[in-house]
This record gives sequence, C-alpha cells and structure tokens, in this order.
Amino acid sequence: MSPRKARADAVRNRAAVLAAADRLFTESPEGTAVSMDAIATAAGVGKGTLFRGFGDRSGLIRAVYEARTERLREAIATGPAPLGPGSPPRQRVRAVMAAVVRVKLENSPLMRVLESATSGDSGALVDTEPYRWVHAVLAETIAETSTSLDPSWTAHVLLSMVRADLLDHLTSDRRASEDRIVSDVDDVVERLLDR
Amino acid sequence: MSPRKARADAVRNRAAVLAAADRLFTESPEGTAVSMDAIATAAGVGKGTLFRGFGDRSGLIRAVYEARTERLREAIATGPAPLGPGSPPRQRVRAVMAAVVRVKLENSPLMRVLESATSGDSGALVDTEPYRWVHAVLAETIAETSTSLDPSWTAHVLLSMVRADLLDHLTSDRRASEDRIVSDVDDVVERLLDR
DNA sequence: TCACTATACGGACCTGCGGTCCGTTTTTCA
DNA sequence: TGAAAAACGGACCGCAGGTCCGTATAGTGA
Repeated sequence: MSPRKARADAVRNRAAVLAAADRLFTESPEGTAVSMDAIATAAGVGKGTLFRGFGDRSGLIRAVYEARTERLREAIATGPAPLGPGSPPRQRVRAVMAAVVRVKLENSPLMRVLESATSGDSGALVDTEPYRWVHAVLAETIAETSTSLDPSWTAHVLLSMVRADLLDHLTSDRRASEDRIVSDVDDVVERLLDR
Repeated sequence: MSPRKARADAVRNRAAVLAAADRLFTESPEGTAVSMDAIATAAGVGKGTLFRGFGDRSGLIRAVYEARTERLREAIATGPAPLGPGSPPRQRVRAVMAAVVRVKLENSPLMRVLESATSGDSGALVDTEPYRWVHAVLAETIAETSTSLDPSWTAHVLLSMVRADLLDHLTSDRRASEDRIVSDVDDVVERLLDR
C-alpha cells in the first residue's frame, strides 16, 4: 500500500528547478521571456524533468509563486494581528492589502509572469487557487465589517487594484514610491469599508 | 508631393481582415486561440497581407478593438450628456463606467484577447493608447469632483475593477447579471467620489 | 552485497505559431 | 498602353512548449 518513498534525486531536482526558475524570472530583464529550456539548463536538468514535475509552464510558475508567498499566506492564515484571523476586521483588511502590495512590488517580475501566464488560456487569474484563497479571506473579513457593499464584490475590487501590471506602471512611469502606493491603496480600502 | 492615392485592393483587404478577425475572435469558443493563419484564411488573404497591414498580432487586435469601440469613444469625446464633456462630473464618471462595463460584457471574448495580448510582452494593458485615453478622461473628470482622492489613482482603480477577465468571472461562475454588475460598479464609484 | 524493479532522467524530436522574404500580380498614372 | 510603384501570398524560418522512449539509477528484498 505504501507507495515506496519518494526518490532522493527527484526531490533534489525539484528544488533545483524551483530555485533556477525563481532566479531567472526575477533576474531576466523587463519584458524578456524565459523559456523552459533556459530554466532546465540553468537547473542542470533535462527538459523532461521539468514537465514531469510541474505539468506545464504555468504549473511551474504557480509552484514558484506559491513558494515565494508561503510565508505571507501562513501569516494571514494563522499568524498574529494585524494579519492573522484574530484582528479587528478593518485593521485586518488594511494589513492584508498592504502586505499584498509590498509582496507584489518586491517580486514584480515574477508577479507579472504569473498574471500573464494564467490569463492566456481558459483559466483567468481569478480562477487561480491563490487568488480564490485571498479573495475568500478578504470577503469573509469584509463581511464582519459594517460596510453596506457586497463583500465578495468588494474583495474583487480590492484585489483588482493591486494587479502587478498596474503597480509596475505606477512605480516606473510615475514617481510613485512604494509607501505612496500603499497609502493610496489604504485610502481606497478605508473609503470602501466606511459605513 | 501627393503620395498617390491608396490602392483599392489594399482598402478592401484591410476591411476583409478586420471583419474576419472580429468574427473569429468573437465566435471562437472560450479559451480557444485564434491563429494569424486562421484569420488570413478566413479573410481570403495571404498572411503577408496581415502583417503588412497591421504590423503584428497585437496591432491587428488593437485595430479590431478600436473599430468596435469607435462609437463609444466618440460619444464620450464629443457626445451629449451624460457621456459627453458637458455633463456634471459625477454623472459623467458614472455614465462612462456603466458604458464601459456594457461594452466589455457585450464583447467579452474580444476584450479578453485584447487584454491578454497586451499583457504578454513589455507593453502592459495600462500602456496602451485606448487605456491611456479613457484614463485621462476619467482622471480629468474626477478632478472636477469634490473627492479628496488622487484623480489619476482613482481612475486607475475604477478601470481595474472592470477588467474583462473579472467581469467574465462574475457573469459565468456566479449568478451576476449585467445590470447587477453595473449597479455594483456604480456603488463603488459613488463611494469613491463621495466627499 | 547483489540482483531486480519501479521510477526518474534527459535530450532528440514533433508541432504549431508568429513573423519574414521575395518572386509575382495588380493598380495607378502619365 | 506601358512602366513603375504598391500590394500580394504563401513558402519558409526560428523558436518555444510539450512529448517520447531508450537509458540510468535509487530503493528494496534476500
């Protein structure tokens, strides 16, 4: 019944691939595509190994993304206030949004890749597991608030204003600093949760 | 000096290509890619003609998009109230947003293609000419409002909540009707422009 | 320690697509 | 009507995602 312990080389390779992919996505100059071959080569692994381990390109990207955001997800799911579940609703929504903005800005190339990789085929970003998860957390928290808006819709609105491409546009094309963006986002959150 | 009148066949072909592309993008089943070859064949034209006339794939998509939204842009730029420039600011923002939502919902496949085609390479949706144009109109109109929020940022927020993929998600996965979405959008607009 | 088997490996290979190129055809204009 | 300018179209190219299968190797039982 026990399906034999996972092979050591497979585990090693998976880690190597994730590390290489993370590095390439992050370092590759703005708007440069990163091919699967490049990732395989950088990881010192055959292409077959990539596809066996992650299914397809978007699977790999998702895996990298999940590795990068594991800590944040944990902090939100089980951490202390203001991110964790114990916090007062409004504070929590604001804290979560601020954290999301910071993570997206700090990993902007990866986030761009993620968001455009998922929007290509049938599965939109919005149908993605991580999106659904944050959306659910936000919606539940918003529901505990006194706002008269629909919680689910409001959560979508909040998340849509922190899409990676928009954030990127604000930091590059304009003079907006990270703090400024966080503060602008916060303004909108307060508006929407007021009343 | 006068650079010879445009050739009749070129004009005919351009129209045929636009029509074929529009039809294919609109009719192709959810999540099915439409290749340039397919468009060329459907238009009864060689592939070279496509690329000569529109530069590249995203150029073609943009052209189709612009043809489809010409009327709306005109109504906003020079039309009567509530869309046109004469209207009271808050009314105008609300009207523009409602019109945008309706157009996006009615042309959802095309809008999806447009938004993902532009987000692929360096140019994000946000750097696109049509986006910049609506954004400018909204920002200017918002500036005439009594809101304390930053007009440009607010305009970005408004536009981000009507991205095609989100709208699609709301209509398909949930039970949200077109009217419901328009009304939800309107709620947010009012919140943001209040005070 | 030594088979033996399940599992993973890796890179040659396939396919489809965006984009280019250039010999041929059509249109325009004098 | 003839010649030049402009457009045509489809063969062709390179690249990237994804598959396949013969080979290598980690685990397992004796």
